[in-house]
Amino acid sequence: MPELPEVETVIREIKPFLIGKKFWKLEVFNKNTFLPSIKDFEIYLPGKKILDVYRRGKYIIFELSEDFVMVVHLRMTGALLISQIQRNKKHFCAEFIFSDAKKLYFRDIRKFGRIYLYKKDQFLKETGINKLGIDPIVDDFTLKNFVDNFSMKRGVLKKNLLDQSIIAGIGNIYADEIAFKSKLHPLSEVGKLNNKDLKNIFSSVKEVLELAIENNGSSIENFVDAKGQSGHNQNYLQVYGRKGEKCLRCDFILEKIKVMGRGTYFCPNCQELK
DNA sequence: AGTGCGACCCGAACGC
DNA sequence: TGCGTTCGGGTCGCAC
Repeated sequence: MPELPEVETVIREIKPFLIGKKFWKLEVFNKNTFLPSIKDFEIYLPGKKILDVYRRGKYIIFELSEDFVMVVHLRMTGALLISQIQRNKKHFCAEFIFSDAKKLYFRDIRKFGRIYLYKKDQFLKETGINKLGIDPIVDDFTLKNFVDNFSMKRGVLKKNLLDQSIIAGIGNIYADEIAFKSKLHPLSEVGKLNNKDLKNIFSSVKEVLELAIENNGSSIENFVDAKGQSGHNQNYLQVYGRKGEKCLRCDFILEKIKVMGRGTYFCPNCQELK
């Protein structure tokens, strides 16, 4: 599922393809994908030029001409595809056609993904981007920033790692990886963490996400990049999906529990419960 | 304000 | 083999 590294991977590929392109037509196969409504896209999108493409948390932001902004959130199974002509159009929700006849496809197996179109002064509020916390890659993510914010929180570690209003971009897979790397049990109470723990979490967030970006993301649950290719980071995951297998750090058998309704993988031996 | 859960959605995995 | 059931993910919105 696309988390920060997967979204970053997609952007790195679509950006050079898309900058300067002008929207011409839009073919829609799933109306629910579009907010506030499909009509807004029909009225405002044609003729708009793509000036910039960037990311905040898991959101992909297209800055358009005439102060419009289009935002894409891939949620679970969304994919933006730019490779040639797509023959198999199963699960396709939309097809953006540009003035040079090139196309951008949006495919989404579970149809959770959303595409928004708003004026520049509205999009932050309407998409929820204004509620996002610090982005560990594009923002000034310093130890002090992190500790000031994170140490004040209540509840268990994993819940707070998943909270997009604290750190933006971490999802279920990387939350487990970050807890493992920090040698902390995902159910550890944030209030009981000491300075060393916080420092470990801070550097783990950075290292886990940066490694995943280097590897073009993790291809679990259908993730493919904009050219339809898989990432490699699934081969580097330490705990996620490894229930019953040996811990790579201490040889103990890894376990799976539920935290906040999410499958959660951890080592009961070398991840300390605080 | 904070927490928790259902809704959205459908393929895969599982159970009988 | 074949059918029905459960699961899983991110985020919003709604109860408490």
